[in-house]
Amino acid sequence: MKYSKQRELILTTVRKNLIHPTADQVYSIIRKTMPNISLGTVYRNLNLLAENGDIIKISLPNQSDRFDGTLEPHYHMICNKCNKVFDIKLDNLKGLSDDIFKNYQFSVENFDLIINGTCCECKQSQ
Amino acid sequence: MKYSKQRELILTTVRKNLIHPTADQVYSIIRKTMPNISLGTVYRNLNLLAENGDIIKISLPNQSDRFDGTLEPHYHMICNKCNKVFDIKLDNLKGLSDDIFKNYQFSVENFDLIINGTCCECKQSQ
DNA sequence: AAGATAATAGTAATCATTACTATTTAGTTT
DNA sequence: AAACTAAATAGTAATGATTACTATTATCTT
Repeated sequence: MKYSKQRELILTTVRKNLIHPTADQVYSIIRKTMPNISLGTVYRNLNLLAENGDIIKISLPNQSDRFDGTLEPHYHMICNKCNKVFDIKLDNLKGLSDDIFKNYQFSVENFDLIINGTCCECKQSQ
Repeated sequence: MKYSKQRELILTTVRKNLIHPTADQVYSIIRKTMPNISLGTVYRNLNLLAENGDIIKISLPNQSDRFDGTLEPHYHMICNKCNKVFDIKLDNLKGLSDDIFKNYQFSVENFDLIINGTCCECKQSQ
């Protein structure tokens, strides 16, 4: 894997911008300092970095994927008013994989919990 | 809401076929008995029926949506080998919404748990 | 410095889903 | 039962996110 300025910028952009940006948002941000970066390059590297474990890819139903530079295990809430994504830590799910194996003989590789609702701020401004 | 033969067929198809079919699969099945039904009609009615609570729409990351005629609350596991979707009942998640509200002041509307792994059958045939 | 190969920019293609529109159908009114 | 109205359909076009393709450029190695 060869170094590229583009990949480095993509990584630091996801790490710095805590908004859980989409590929398109990363593209917009980077274009300010590197105007002719290609959207395909952004997609390719975001996926590469996610496979590499340098960032996390958040797949949301019927929305663009988002990317997260926070690596500690956590889940995500998405506000259905402002569409922002929030990090959330939960202990409830410990042992879930084992329970499922016991009851269903299904080997859990990973699971995704996407929580939908209204965030604190949006609730107050209603 | 007016009756249509198409909508009725779409509903019974999802109820009968327990494979959690995609819109395209529903379309293929129905075309055998109603050859000139339109794919748009299938999509429109699947969404209508889901909004109506007659069926459940399962949104999976980077895959076509699936539809489920089983209405009792449950979650879904998807096998990364055969791509089949399985129903699963879990008690672990009771109280999750309240916990989240307590810790994050986020009003949970709904949450989706998508479990990824290898199903019993695929594991044995490896 | 030259050669090999990975990465890029820019564009085209893909795929699931939705939008659009003229026509048909269901349900209602006379 | 014919006429009317509004919802639903078939068929096609459009959308939007993402991936594929290809000629060119950049990185790394000898």
